[in-house]
Amino acid sequence: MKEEYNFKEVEAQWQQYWEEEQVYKSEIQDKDEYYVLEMFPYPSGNLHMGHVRNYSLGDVFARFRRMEGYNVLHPMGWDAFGLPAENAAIERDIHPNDWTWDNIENMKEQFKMLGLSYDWEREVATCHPDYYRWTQWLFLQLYKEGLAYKEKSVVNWCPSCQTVLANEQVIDEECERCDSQVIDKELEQWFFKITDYAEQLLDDHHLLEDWPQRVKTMQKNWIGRSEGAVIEFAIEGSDEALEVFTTRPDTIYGATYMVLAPEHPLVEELVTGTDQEEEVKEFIAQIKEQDEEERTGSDSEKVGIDTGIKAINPVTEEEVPVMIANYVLMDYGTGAIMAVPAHDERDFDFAKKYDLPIRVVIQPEDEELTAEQLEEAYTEDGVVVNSEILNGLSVDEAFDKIIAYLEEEGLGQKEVNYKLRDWLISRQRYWGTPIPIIYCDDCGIVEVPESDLPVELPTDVEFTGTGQSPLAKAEDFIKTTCPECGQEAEREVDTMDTFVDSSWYYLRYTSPDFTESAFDSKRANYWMNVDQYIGGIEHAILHLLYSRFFMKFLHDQGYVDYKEPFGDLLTQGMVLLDGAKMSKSKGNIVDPLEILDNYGADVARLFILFAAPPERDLDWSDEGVEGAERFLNRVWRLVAQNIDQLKDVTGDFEITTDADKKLHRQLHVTIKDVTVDVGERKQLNTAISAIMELVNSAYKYLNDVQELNYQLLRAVVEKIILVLAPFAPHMTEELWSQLGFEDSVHQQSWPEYDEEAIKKDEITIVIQVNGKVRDKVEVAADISEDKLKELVKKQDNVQRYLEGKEVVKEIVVPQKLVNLVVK
RNA sequence: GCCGGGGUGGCGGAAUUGGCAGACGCAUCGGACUUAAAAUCCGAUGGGACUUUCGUGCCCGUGUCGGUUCGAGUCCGACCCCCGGCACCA
Repeated sequence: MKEEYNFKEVEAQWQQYWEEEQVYKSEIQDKDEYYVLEMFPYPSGNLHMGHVRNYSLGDVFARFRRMEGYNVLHPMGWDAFGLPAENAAIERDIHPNDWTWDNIENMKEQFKMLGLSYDWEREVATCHPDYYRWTQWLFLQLYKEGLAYKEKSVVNWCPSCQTVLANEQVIDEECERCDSQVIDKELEQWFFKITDYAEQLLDDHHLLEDWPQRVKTMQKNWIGRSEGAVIEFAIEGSDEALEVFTTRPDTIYGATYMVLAPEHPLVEELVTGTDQEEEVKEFIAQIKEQDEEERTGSDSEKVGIDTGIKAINPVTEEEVPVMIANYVLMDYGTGAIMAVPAHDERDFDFAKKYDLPIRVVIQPEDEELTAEQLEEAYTEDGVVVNSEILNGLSVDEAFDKIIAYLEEEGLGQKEVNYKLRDWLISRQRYWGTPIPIIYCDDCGIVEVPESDLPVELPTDVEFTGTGQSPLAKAEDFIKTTCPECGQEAEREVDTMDTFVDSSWYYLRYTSPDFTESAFDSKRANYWMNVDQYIGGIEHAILHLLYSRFFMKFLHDQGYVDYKEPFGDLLTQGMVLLDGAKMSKSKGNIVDPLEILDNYGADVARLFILFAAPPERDLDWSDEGVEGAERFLNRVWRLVAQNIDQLKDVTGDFEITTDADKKLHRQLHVTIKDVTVDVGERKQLNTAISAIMELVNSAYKYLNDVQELNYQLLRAVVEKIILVLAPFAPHMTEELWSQLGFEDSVHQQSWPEYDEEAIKKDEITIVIQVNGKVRDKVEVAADISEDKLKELVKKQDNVQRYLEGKEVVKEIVVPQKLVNLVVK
């Protein structure tokens, strides 16, 4: 055995072995399953450090659980539809299909070089007709249940990508992908009715105990549930009524005016023919010209206009003016509000500016508010005043009472509102899953029969780069016959948002060969849910919320038992260089292929797992990589330098000396630490440092001890190899075989630790005087408390502090510490 | 503004239940091996004062200020700073 480790040879050799022997193949067995999943990548063709981190993390968990005896499912695939393929087609004249499949082949090669333990027989690619056929099938299931619908609406349009974006894909009025300014456009679009699941998506967070709190919080904010009431305000001189949504019905007696959104549908009807008509229309036109940020940003100036119309406050029966203002949004609630300036900051600002009446209806306990003296809205709790039937009640009591009253009088009812909007899934792109819908002049919107799926993407299309989707011009694709009446009809030319593809892939992995449906319920119920899901925090809302929605829908349809797709979620931090996100445009990239070439996969994996805990951002460090290399070489030499003696060992070890005992104890401490760190705490950095300590101890033993106990040493070396195996799969495999074993190290059982071996006979007791450490003493672990108290007082350094003082209290923490309190 | 996470040596980071702060690694310094270098191995490394006592000794130290406690990086209160999310959502 050579003293120098040749990673190139060893890594290639074992990768080939794993593939040939199908070491990571998974099938249903009569034992506990464990599903480890990393978010599948877009096949850009370039492996980057984020991938290395994500997939190394997942691989450690998969290998660890396998050794623990679980039947592990660890699949990989490709989120293969999307815009970059089309751009490549335009820029480089390569068909998106060819470009994508070339990239997949490339990246798969690179993934294999990392030594990742995937069952490649389960590979899926969302752009393959065998996959998107079932994406289309899922669309049809949603359509049948009324959860997919088409509607004309104002949408976010990215002029550069020439497509519609979901609300979630718009960041600060800009396209999340290309940063172009997003504009409004009115189009007929397909939506998924995710709002039907708003309540469940929120409620079921309680099932997700192992999710990071911040992900749940982000989703909660996004769903934006608020409880309140819808209340009707009659309009003076009209049969129409205005409905408002409010979360503070308890303040209704303080509602001194109303505000409508400029787009409110009743505005036009109500002002037409009045004196204010022209003024109001001009104002609305002005507002519409403002961009979104200017108009609705939280620090935008509030502007409005009096319509001259009067409404009737349903409880006070007073006339109140109806205003139009930019601070009321049409797409939330009813697009109209009752304004309570005394108790709402926005209404207060607006009322001050336009000199509208203010009436205090909530009084705090400790001071007396008056409308004249009020300098800001009072939004806290208090006692209701000036409110007839509500007077004297608390805010909570008034809330319930007024709703009951309004419901009785037929003036309103309790209602829950959400910020969550339906999911717009239409994209005016070519490289995506075609929406399986046909338009017939007579029959209208007709679904493609399930037996006709997949609606295949035509390959013979033109990429002009003019922006219009190539599908919209593919005559052969568009022209079809109506499945219902047989006459000429046209296909839908939009494709689906790629988030639809990725909302169910985790189910497809459980039965990728299934031809009767999207997945085999029997197999899905065996493997699901995903026990450990790992990916970037950037998917906290979009992908994770959509996947949860799909899972719930499929659950409700009886296709799968679970309600939630992902049990435990680990959101890994970014890989940075000099504190900044690696990016091509900035030129601060560390190429994983270079690292693989110079150091090998085991070093790359070990460094990236050791440098920071999984959830935190990680700064790349060349020196750190060398440290990882140094450590692995140290492990290698530990075996190589002693291979002859280690190989010849027979029989079990016996512990005779103190040095033996110490090493043996360290061995069990390490096994325990690694087991807990990987299995429970998911802190792989500390798991690795525990292994490093054991290796250091083994070296110390070799250096310090004359009569080496090779039986013990062999046991230690074996265990080092086993616990290191999930992290450095290639080197450990080679070392395992060098020790004479014939089976793969990755098919061994995870070593067990013995609590008895961890116990010490002699323990160090820390002695404090008045809470400060003054001495330490070695004592037998089973020493009595009285003896210990006596002993600590005899220590030289302790005596110095006791001299001339009186011990007033003695605190003994068993096995750890004695604190003497003196005066 | 609201919500969430965080602030520990020169650096990345440990400290599991309130009980030795700084594990492990990097960097640096010293030593061994070598003709030399690399590699490797051994040792030192939070700050400070003390020099007739160089220590198994002393003082300070986990963003700031205060509190609880025999004892606080850890718990409580107030504040400062950094990162992320949301932001006129009635």
